[in-house]
Amino acid sequence: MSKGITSRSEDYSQWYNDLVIKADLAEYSAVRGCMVIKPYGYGIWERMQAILDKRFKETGHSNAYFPLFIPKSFFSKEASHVEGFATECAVVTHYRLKNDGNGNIIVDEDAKLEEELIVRPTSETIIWNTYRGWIESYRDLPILVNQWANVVRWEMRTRLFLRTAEFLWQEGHTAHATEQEAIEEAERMLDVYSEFAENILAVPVIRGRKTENERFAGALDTYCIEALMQDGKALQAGTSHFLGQNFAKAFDVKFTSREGKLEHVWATSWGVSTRLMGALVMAHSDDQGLILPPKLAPIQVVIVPIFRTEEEKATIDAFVDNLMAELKGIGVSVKFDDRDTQRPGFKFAEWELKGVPLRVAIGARDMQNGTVELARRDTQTKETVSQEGLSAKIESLLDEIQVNIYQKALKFRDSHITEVNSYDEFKEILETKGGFISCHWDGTVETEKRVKEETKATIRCIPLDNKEEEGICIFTGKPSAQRVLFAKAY
RNA sequence: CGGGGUGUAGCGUAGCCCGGUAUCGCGCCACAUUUGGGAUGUGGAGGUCGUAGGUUCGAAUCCUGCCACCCCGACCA
Repeated sequence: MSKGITSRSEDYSQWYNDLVIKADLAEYSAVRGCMVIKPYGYGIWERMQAILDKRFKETGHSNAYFPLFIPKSFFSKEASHVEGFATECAVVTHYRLKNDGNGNIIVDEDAKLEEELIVRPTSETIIWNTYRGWIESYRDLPILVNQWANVVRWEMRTRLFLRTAEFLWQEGHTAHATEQEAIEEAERMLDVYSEFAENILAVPVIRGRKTENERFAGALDTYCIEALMQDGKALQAGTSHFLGQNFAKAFDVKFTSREGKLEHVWATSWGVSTRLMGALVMAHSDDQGLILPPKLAPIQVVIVPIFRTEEEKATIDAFVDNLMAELKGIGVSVKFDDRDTQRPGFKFAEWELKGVPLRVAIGARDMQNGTVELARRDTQTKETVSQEGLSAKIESLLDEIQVNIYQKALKFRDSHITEVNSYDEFKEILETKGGFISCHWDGTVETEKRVKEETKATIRCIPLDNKEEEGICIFTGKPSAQRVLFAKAY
């Protein structure tokens, strides 16, 4: 591993890339557009999975698994859905290889599939085809199912975690008897996501609604959480869709209601992906590496011993054994880095790069004085503290760090929401400051598209807590009932 | 799929114009001294120069085809 990473201010993309690779999160693979998530990175993803999965269970959902392959015909059943995904699908056409006689393995043309299979870009179609057989009566509803899976979207340009050809995610797919219930479900899951982003990832998010133009293919309404990265670009961190009866109609999913009438069911779908890893990196990290919020960090505390002799090491070991037992007892995850293959300075730098929130360094000098050195990753500050009451001190410091990381990100985000009232001002802010731009918009797809063409900024969302405010569209001058948030986005 | 660029050790590179089997740094291995912020010294290992062909006594270097990757666009969780 080479020393240091590119500075954030020099080239943000390069900085991000360097960091993801050097912090041991992921790397590019032999397969174009696909990445390898390395054990350390996967450990962080597993923490996200565990916490989210618990929330899903608490809100009444169960996990299930549906096939990777989707018959092509399923796609044509929902018109806007196929339109949204058609241009980025991997397609399986054959089921056998053969030797061509010259030692080359080739596709056996005789083994052509009668109907091509699509590698799922999302699972609405295969799931709704399955739900048809599960639902007959209002007594079968609601169906609240989540799937942890991989999906494939054949993107032209990829970036580690933010956009890869294959990615890991969860997708929830629910079926309800009434429109109201489905809308409530979509909103509930948005709450789950925003609570997770803010309280666990320490990433402040804006909860909002997508415009028609940015809506999910096949949805009537798309809710989203939008986060702001340190370079002033927005990142969609999660979505929750109210699908109406579109998929129920396309896949003929009907139920007999309490009143004895045959009706189509109401649907939602919602998901977050490994993109959250990208959000985490870009929201908090600095030029020394990753900064992980304690509630998410797989390792919350790392202990680095400093010693010259075996006797010194033995004394430190005895103390650390004790400390680790205490910390584990209060639910703090801790690692004792007693490798004799690396020197302390190297370990300090390495764990900082990996974002471990708190470091305890302990040497012979400390053992004499009854102290340890505590170093915070978020503020890069060190203090020498007494060994007395150390675990309680660590516990409260971890809480403090969690809050501090969130507050820092929140302050940055809030100072990067700019209200503008003219198109000139809009372009000016977009180029110089970045971030979210709050302004009036006439509500038409056409205006949104033209602004995008001219500035690359899109409407990230219409915030759910928007206040009503009369105004005029900055682009067309037509009347507007509320402000929306524009930004350049990942 | 359009426009530009690059392929030399695990990574980053020099050499190419002007042909003679490859430079340097990081990393890796061994030993010694070290260990409170990314150690130092000495020694060592590691290469079909993207690939196929051509020119030549001789090709990383010149010529041709092919392949791969990167950047910019269009597309996107």
